[in-house]
Amino acid sequence: MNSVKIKPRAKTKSKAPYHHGDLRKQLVAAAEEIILERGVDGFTLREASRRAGVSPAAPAHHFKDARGLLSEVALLGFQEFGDALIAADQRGGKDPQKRLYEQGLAYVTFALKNPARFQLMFAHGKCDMRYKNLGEVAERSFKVLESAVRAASGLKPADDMTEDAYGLLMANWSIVHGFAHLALGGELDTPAGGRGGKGAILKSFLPLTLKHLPARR
Amino acid sequence: MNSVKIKPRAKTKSKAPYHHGDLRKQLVAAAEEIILERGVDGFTLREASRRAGVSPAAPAHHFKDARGLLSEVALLGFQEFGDALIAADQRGGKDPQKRLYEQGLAYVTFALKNPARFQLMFAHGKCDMRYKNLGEVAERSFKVLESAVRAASGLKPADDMTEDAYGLLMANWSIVHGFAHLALGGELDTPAGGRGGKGAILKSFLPLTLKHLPARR
DNA sequence: TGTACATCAGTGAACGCGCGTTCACTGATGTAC
DNA sequence: TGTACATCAGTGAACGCGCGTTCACTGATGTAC
Repeated sequence: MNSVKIKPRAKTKSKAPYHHGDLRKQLVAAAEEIILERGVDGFTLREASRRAGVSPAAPAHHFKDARGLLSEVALLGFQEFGDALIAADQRGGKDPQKRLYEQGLAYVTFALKNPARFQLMFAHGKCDMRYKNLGEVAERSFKVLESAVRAASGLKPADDMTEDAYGLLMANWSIVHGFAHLALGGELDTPAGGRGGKGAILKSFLPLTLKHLPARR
Repeated sequence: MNSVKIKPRAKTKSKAPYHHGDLRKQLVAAAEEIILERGVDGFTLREASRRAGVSPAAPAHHFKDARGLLSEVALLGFQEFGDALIAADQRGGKDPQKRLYEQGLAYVTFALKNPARFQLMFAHGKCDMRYKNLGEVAERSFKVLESAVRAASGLKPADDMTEDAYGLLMANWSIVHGFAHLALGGELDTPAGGRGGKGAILKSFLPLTLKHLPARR
């Protein structure tokens, strides 16, 4: 690969300290890389260590175990995901329809731009929901959707959800979640979008689909 | 477990022939059981052998390898799935809207009643699409949806798909696929449907959601 | 109806593999005085 | 500014595990004559 003689384990920085100095972050990055290439179940702690250029025992100083590392990845994912949804929701202004549309756009965009994180976030049993504040942070994303649906259904914050509001909530969630899954699974590549990849899907197929985002009946 | 003395490996039938006689079917059943309990990636050929009461080498006489067994499960799944979609489509009669609704109902119902198969059918890289006629059979299911969407968009069988028709296709597919995924992942259990399980989801949440099935704009 | 023999469908031991985690260790860093 | 020492963040060898698959084998079945 690299035939030039350089100090061993010299990464982006030219210094090659004995102490890695950045291992925690690199393990997280490696985990995402692996999940992307091999799927959530293709992840192994040893492979992550290998990619970080470190012995298999090293991660133990940063994460309790393999599950801990995955939980950290999911936590970062949900933080960014929630932030993106909140920003999108605000872009929607006062129009509930617009809020839902912007959220849908953000939902799928996040999934296609962070496929590894997204896959992990919705994979069951792979993370420890009691890791740090993972549970709360995950819940936060859901609340953003619920809030816009309440507005779209004319409900006040204190009101109970109505059956109609639930229907709208599930329909909106289902459509964006389903689209994300189908797109990530390559299911949308065949019909006409073979060229262009994920970019084409985001730019052309997604808007065509979100045109049909459920509105109140 | 079973302290009564019975002939070893006596299964449902009282006879205990040396030759299993039903191993192929039992391996398929065991595979579905395992996937259901542990997820697609929790499947192992050894565990399937164990559950069928047979040595780890026995399956080789019926399936080329582990992938072969999974492919068979997926094939059976897609056959039943396609049949269900076609029957639903016909129940819809001449009304394209009704056809899409019935298909959606059938899609999710299949997923919740055959969670293991469904998970496997849409898991990537787990099956060999060249196994028997798996590819064609899978394609058949897709065609049923496309056909109803064409009708809903006023297209003749020979016409090219329009952008609008693609939007409708993807939106319909996304919403039922997303609902199925969320329901199977337990994501719809928390809000209000904790009690009743999958049955309640099918009876109460699904119709509320399918009310919002995308129609032509 | 009997018999020889091919074929089918099992057994169980063995292989090599990669995994997560543990262990005693050690080099580098940071801190108290 | 130096020095003693605790702590941190690595190493690398080893553990036991379950896996898929292969192997030579054998018991049961089916078929030809």
